[in-house]
Amino acid sequence: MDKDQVAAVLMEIGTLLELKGENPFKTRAYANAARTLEGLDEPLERLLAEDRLGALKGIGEALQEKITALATTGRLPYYEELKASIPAGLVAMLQIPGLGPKKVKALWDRLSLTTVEELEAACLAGRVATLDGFGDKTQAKILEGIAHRRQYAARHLLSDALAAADPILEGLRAHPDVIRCSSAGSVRRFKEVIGDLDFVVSSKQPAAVIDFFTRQPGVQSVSAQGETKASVILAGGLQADLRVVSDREFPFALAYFTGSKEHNIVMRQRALERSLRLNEYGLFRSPTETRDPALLVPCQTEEEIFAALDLAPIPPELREDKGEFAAAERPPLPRLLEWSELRGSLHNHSNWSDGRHALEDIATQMAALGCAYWAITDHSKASFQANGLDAPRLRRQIDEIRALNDRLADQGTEFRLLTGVEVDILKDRLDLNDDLLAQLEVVVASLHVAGSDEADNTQRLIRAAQNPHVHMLGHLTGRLLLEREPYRVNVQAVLDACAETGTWVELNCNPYRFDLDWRFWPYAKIRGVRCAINCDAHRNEHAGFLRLGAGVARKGWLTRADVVNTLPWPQLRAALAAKPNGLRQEKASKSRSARR
DNA sequence: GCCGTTTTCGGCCCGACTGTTTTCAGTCG
Repeated sequence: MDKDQVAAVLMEIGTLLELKGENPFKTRAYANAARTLEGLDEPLERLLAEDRLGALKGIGEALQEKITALATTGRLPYYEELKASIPAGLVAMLQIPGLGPKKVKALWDRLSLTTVEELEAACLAGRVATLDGFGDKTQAKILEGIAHRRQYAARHLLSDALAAADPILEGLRAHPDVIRCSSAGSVRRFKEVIGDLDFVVSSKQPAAVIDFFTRQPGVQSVSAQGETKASVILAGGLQADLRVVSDREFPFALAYFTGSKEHNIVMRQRALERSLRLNEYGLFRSPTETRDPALLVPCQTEEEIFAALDLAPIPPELREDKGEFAAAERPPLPRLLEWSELRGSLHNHSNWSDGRHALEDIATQMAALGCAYWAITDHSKASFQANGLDAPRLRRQIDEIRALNDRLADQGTEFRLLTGVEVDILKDRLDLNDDLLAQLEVVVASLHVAGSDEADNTQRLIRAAQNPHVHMLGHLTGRLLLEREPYRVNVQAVLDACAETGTWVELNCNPYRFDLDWRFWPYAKIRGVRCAINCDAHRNEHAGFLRLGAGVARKGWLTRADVVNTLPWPQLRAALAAKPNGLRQEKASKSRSARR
């Protein structure tokens, strides 16, 4: 086993021990050791060979033995026995919000519940609410959590969908009988959560293409296979639909299957207003149902379809019937952001808190990727679970980053790491003092523990925006797609406060977040609130999230000018410096006018 | 389970929220 696999086993042991009611410090020791292994910047094998495992902080005699056994033999009897002694369903119960190890153990001990299904039945029978420490609200919350999980089971993250779609598209593109092909549907529109994959292909040999599609690697089952379309279920439960049309029909089918439904309704309506009929087979000079080629308005591309309906080309991301028609009637449409215009990310973590990589590794990697800068914004101390930094550690980190930047400059590298922090927004203050925040190049303020009161949550975010040293608010609503609903927040009120204070708002491009949601960005843009597209990277691989974030930003109508991390460093530096200076000047002028 | 110029036992452990309580346990990030 490599270090990641060993770490996963140690993490699971920690969870299982929690379910057994073990000493919390013991269970934490396993979690700590797992994190230490994950953060290693050399192979576990070498560490073992040189007998240096015990030198790692948090790994004593017992853990050394267990790690060695796992690394060398791939097995650990202690783990296997532990796993066998606890029903697997209990671990699944832990996924339900509000249920932790203590409550799950109580359900197991006192009601003998071992699966989510049994738990649901017990809740419906009212048996859970009768237990000490449980009540009606807890019981209702458990039922809600179970229903949520079920509802989400058929939905997938955009990132997973893209990862599944890319190889399929490549295969189709390379097929000799395929003339043109594209993904369609919500993936092409860059929706954050999708139901299934759609592909449109043009070909003179539909049967051959459909046969190829249903036999590709990764197909688990074929749910439909006809002369023009096929549906398959991929590993992971994702459904993929293929539609094969003639090349003449291709642009119409592509537009039709890209949608959205709402967008298509308006398109068809526009056709009718011009005595035309639009469907997936073409645009016809007849207001009644037809597929007659003699009546076809020939279009080689989607652009030509839009033109035939007196519209500028509408990028797929905007096809939601949320203002794209009004804009396309009065061209030009805004030139949307391109991901290659991003020059770095302003919210990222290192192994000083809960990130994986060391500062130097991050700098090397991001410079190699062609970034101009990369901010290190580790957690602050209140995020204890993430090994958040207190003031002395943060000061040390600032010194290290400065020294590292000096070395990079000596080597003639233009790239630089930026000093920063992701400071927790606590109930009535920020987790670090202003004088320390003032020393940082990038300050991201994030709410990690919100309450149930919307006004209170909103006020906390507004106060954070009003702090002269806070450059931007991180993942504003705290949602985790398919896992957790957003905090109750009046987003417009927070955006208004950001507009007034010159505070930026993050578009967190972790595929579980995409927060702030694309639906809010047009309002932010009208108010003049600028966007920072941030990876919130915890590993170097997460740099790839920038590409996803750019797609979501396009969906929010954002252009290069709306996004601060398209700026070269000198301009970004000036923009970062502008906030505290601007607010200080405003304060000074206010107090002057107050004196008058 | 780890750690130790408090050295072999006792401490390790932020801050906030919810719900079940009537002073706090459990959960979460």
